[in-house]
Amino acid sequence: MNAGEENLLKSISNDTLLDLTQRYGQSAFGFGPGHITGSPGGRYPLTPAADFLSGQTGKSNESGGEQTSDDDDDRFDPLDPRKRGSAFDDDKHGGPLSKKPKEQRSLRLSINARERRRMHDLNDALDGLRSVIPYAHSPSVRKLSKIATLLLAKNYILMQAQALEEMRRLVAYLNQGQSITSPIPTPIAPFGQAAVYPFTGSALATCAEKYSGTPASLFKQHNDKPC
DNA sequence: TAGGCCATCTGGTCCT
DNA sequence: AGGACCAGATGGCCTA
Repeated sequence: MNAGEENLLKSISNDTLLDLTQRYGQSAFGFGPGHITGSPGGRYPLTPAADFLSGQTGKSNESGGEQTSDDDDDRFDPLDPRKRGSAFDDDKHGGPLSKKPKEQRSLRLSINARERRRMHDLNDALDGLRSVIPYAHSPSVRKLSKIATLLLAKNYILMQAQALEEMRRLVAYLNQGQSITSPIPTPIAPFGQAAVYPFTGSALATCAEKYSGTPASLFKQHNDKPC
């Protein structure tokens, strides 16, 4: 395990980490050498069905009022020989789909295309989320998996909320003109999440440095030890 | 080779 | 009726 993996593993709260490792194992965190973002093959290989649809039912794609109809084609790799779902195989080899009336088949393909666009939009949103999460975006680092992206985003939001609350309390404290050396009252955790906020005001000084948007600050948010 | 992750297809359900 | 959303199934790619 390299340093990057360790850092990311530290980012997950204990309960979340336990849950993740139980459900998905450590690979749920999306690390592994050699897996590079934007690796060959792309995320959206061209399926023969999609190819068919782009030529046959492009009109229905536009009818959805979404802006992604062109994007879909851009993502596809016509050279990718990968085959997709069983239904397509059935279709290709004269399966159930090909036995359906032409109208039904057309409708099914249209529905498939819509679903594909929907999932692409969802993935675009996830990419947007990844882009604002402070983790290593280096090409040599594997892209965060979907589940890891969501969990890190949750941690990041909680961390930011807590940092904001700490800052507010500090400002309020300073405005009162009290001595900085007197103990700062135990902060009330925002959003009723006291159990997941290990920080106290006394830890603010050391934590503040690490709230600079670096991955480490996010990674350690929910560790037992503050910062 | 097993397991993780992912894209796609599909049928069902709900909503407008 | 048509579209959005969802979950299950399936199969490919990649890594340990």
